[in-house]
Amino acid sequence: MNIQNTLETEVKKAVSSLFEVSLPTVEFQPTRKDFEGDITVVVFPMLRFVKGNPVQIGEQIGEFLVEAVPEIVNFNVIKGFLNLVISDAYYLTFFNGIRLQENFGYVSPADSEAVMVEYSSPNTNKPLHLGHIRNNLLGYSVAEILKAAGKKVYKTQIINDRGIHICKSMVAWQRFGNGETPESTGLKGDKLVGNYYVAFDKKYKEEIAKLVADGIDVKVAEKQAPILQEAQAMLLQWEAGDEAVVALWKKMNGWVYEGFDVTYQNLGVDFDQLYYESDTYLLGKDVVADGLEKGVFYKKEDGSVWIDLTDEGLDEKIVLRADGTAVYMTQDIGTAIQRVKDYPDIGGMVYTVGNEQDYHFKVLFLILKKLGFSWAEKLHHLSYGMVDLPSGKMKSREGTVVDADDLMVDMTQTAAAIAEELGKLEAYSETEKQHLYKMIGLGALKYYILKVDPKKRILFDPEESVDFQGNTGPFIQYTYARIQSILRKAGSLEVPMIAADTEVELHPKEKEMLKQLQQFPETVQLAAEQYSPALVANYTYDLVKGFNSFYQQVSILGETDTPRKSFRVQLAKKVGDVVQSAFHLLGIQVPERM
RNA sequence: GGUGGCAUAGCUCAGCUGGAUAGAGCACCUGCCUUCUAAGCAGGCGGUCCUAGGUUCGAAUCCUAGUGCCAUCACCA
Repeated sequence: MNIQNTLETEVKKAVSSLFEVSLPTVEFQPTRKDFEGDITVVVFPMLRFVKGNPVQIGEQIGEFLVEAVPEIVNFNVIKGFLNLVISDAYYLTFFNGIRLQENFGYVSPADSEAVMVEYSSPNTNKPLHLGHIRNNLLGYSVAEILKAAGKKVYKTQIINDRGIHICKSMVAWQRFGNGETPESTGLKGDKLVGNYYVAFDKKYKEEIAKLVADGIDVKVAEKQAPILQEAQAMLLQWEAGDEAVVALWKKMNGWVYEGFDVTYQNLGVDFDQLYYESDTYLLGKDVVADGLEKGVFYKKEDGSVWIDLTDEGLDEKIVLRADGTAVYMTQDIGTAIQRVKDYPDIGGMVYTVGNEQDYHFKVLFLILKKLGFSWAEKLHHLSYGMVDLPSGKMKSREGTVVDADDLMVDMTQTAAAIAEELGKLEAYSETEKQHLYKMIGLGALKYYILKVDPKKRILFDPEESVDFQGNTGPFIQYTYARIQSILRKAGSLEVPMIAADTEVELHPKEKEMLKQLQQFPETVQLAAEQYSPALVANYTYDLVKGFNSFYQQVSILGETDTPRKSFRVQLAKKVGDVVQSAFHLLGIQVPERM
């Protein structure tokens, strides 16, 4: 299907018949804009096998190819670069092949093996913030990309719903809450609970200060502060199943979930299955016992269980405490195994977690491999960089966070302000407008975050906000809307939708668009292999930029030749389809007008 | 200190398995709306690809050393 594959064998044939040597590989690259041609064969690497002047070699191969391959109509050689001109008929035939294809670029038959993608995984003591947004967008998008690449995908998260952090909010609410509820205050549940988490910290700091003033050492004071001890006592009661504590825990977590649901819905992400740490935190202990027998782990004198990873260049890592209780690692081992029990078709998993946990996941994956699970070979930590503010790192306890809900509202308002200034949407009703503003605002935000390579850190400046011009989500959405406008007009003009005549000569811009369309399927595959939505984002930008240039130079509906007009309309439609498909992979919607 | 990541235009980022004169956007400056949506197009300005070595026909890309920033190295999660 891909012309490069056929060209590779043809070039090898050419070289073997001309010089009587067989080449292991042929190097191709798209021809640079400043030269004539479409695909370039790099001659230099052949010099190891074929002695001689690269220009002459290139000339000879070029002549041979023009004779032998109907798709190659011309060539030129500059230095060691053999530029091949591919026939317009080839590109037009390609277009006719995809013209009516639904979901071009997606692989339809799902793999028999499934992939579980974990993302979000918040604590239930505070609202989601900008860091979670990056996590959610990445996880969701990678899940969609894997689906498009033919995988079956389960989206999941593990909710950290137990532990000292949630007890802190509970204690504070009991002490200072006066029975406040989301209903009584009108606050989102996660916000309400988050406020008490902050209230706890404030009180805790006061108590420490008081103790220190009484002459107690800071370190000791941090442990002796009454409110902290109260929280710790509550955790023990929770673990013992104390009814009142469990009831409070359920109530407050319920508020948080209601709040999270709103945020997730606004963000446009979802999950197929939820795991709760309160269910899974005891898992993994029996696996540790198993591993002890197999000799993967060993026991120290105090009874704690460890794994020695020094031969892997890592160190020793504890997997079970001396008192027999689980550590984080124990849980993660247990949870992974549980997931495969729940979904036996799982062949691999993706964990979307910040890069500060690189080491943890390296160890986790190694342990699971050593325990001999087949799926352990296909675990991937989708590690991403932090989102920094100009003021530095976000810290929830110090209030230097960008709240997820607030940010989405801000973006929507900015979109509204710009749209109103441009004044293009008078025909729309208020609800339609609001829907559109949200689509554009979120498009800007999502694209802004996803276009950056996941492993790089992002600097987010709320003052400068996110752009709506240039390499941005709205720019791409705008192009889509423009295309839809053309299609509406084409519909009312009754432009026929017929197959393209492969004998016509293409306008350079038309050819450019066809080349770019051809790259979409491989881009999706590459993005799946590399777990990188950024590749999809950057591809879409290039595509749209190319289309805008085409749009500017070539009249679509003004074309007088009907078959040609039909071709251009359908070409525009296909570009629009690909934009929509690509943006779908990023979780971004596209508007009919804007 | 050990380990890992990052470093490209004033700012935010691309640059695929090494290839031709390192590309976009923002900002700044010029043109283009009586013709398919100007959230657009065309052009200009702007570079020690962190530094120094190495590998080779060729290095932003690979290797080594160094510098800077970040993370991590808990019987915390």
